[in-house]
Amino acid sequence: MDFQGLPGRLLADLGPSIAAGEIPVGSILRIEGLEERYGVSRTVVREAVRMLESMRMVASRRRVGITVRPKAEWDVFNPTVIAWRLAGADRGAQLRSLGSLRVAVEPAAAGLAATQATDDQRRALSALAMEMTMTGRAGDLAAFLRHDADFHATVLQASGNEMFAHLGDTVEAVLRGRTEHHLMPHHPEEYAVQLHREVAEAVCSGDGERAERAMRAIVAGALEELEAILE
Amino acid sequence: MDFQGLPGRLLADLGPSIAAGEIPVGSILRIEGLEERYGVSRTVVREAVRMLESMRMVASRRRVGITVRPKAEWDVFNPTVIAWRLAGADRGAQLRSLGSLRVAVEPAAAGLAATQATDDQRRALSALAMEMTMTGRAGDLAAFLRHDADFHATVLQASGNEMFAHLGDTVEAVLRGRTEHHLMPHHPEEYAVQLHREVAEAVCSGDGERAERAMRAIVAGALEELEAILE
DNA sequence: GTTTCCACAATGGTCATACTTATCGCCCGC
DNA sequence: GCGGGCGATAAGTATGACCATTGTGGAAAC
Repeated sequence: MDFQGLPGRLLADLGPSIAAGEIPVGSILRIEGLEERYGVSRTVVREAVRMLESMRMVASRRRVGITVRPKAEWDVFNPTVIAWRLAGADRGAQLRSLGSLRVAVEPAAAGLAATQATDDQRRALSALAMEMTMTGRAGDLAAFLRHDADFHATVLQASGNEMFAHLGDTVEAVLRGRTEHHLMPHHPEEYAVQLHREVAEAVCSGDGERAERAMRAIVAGALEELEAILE
Repeated sequence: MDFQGLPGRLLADLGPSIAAGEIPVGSILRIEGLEERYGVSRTVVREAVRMLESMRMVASRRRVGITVRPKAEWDVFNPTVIAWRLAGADRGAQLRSLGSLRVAVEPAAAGLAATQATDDQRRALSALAMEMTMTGRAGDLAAFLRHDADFHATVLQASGNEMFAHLGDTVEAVLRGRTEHHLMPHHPEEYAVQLHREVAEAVCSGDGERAERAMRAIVAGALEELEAILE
């Protein structure tokens, strides 16, 4: 997932720093400064900066330097940027945004999946819902997380929409964040798990509306919980 | 919007070529080849490749070269990638994906806007809906497009969700594509315009459900039209 | 005192070249 | 037939020079 080489190392340090606000919006970096700070050549610095530029986090101008662009202009759908923000200071804001996005997208994806999913995908959903039931009861949070993430990723994939499918990794990051930061009840709520089973059933039987409704209940519930936790 | 400098020029040629499939998935480019093909130095080629890499369109490996990654891995939410795809061979697929995305996101955004919009935004929406009515009747497609795009961008902005807000430019690209490629009736449908007015009214009066419903009718209608045109 | 304009200097942008490093695939020996 | 090592290959990094652009400050004109 991360980028490799020396530019990748720069990026792995600069990106999170900018995302966390340690290097504030509007501040100006200079190539020479970065060369010295990281002990690398101009080439390497420039390539790292180019990548930040293509994420629209910085802009480079002659006779000025490299300026950090306003947050509103960042490529906020870029998985790397999302990961950086989730790890940093505005994790809360990022989770909220993603929560709303899920409420909008996942029900639609579930509805589409009911008509578009392959047989394999339908089987996978049923199996994953079952696994979630069992690992949830057992309190095995790690396994539960894995199945939960797989479930949502499969639904998104099964929607047949390439853009929806791409949100799978992002949703996984959200769920993982929730588990890792102990924003989750020790035993996943039975009600939520039941809704997952309902989505699986509805998709299997081709009932788009029911799948959509059940999925909406899931993600709306998750968003509510999140708001409660973030005070 | 475009990137500047020589790497930007490479990108403006390579990106669309890859997006259009002229440089097919799995093919291998070599730095030296690109140097000669474009008559630029290694530095420039590498920076362009880095940017393509951060869009996940290519992967660079020692002793192998630069390979074009499968479409499914591309950063499909990147505005630049979207623009390239809209300009190229799979414009249809891209429009379809974006259509579904709009159906999912814009109603939710409209619903949020009803409670989150600032007074200025509410005023702007009313004004834009009026403008659309007038320019639509007059058959001034250019002005209509501008107001239509502004309207949707404003709703997305007013939702208060940064991720929704970012889709404004993309939606504009979709609408522009529809107009430019003559995928649009000469006089915009009065019914659609009326729905825009209804969204504006609902947002102004804080009626989230009505705003959501009206917006859903708009984008669902647009998706239907699109499907009809794409046969 | 204010405005206009120009030259200068600072900074990113590009180039050419040399060297380093990882790794794919072939060949040799078992 | 199989496994390990070695060499060729292509990307990765460093360096130093030069080019191009542009913000700024100071001089000159008003």
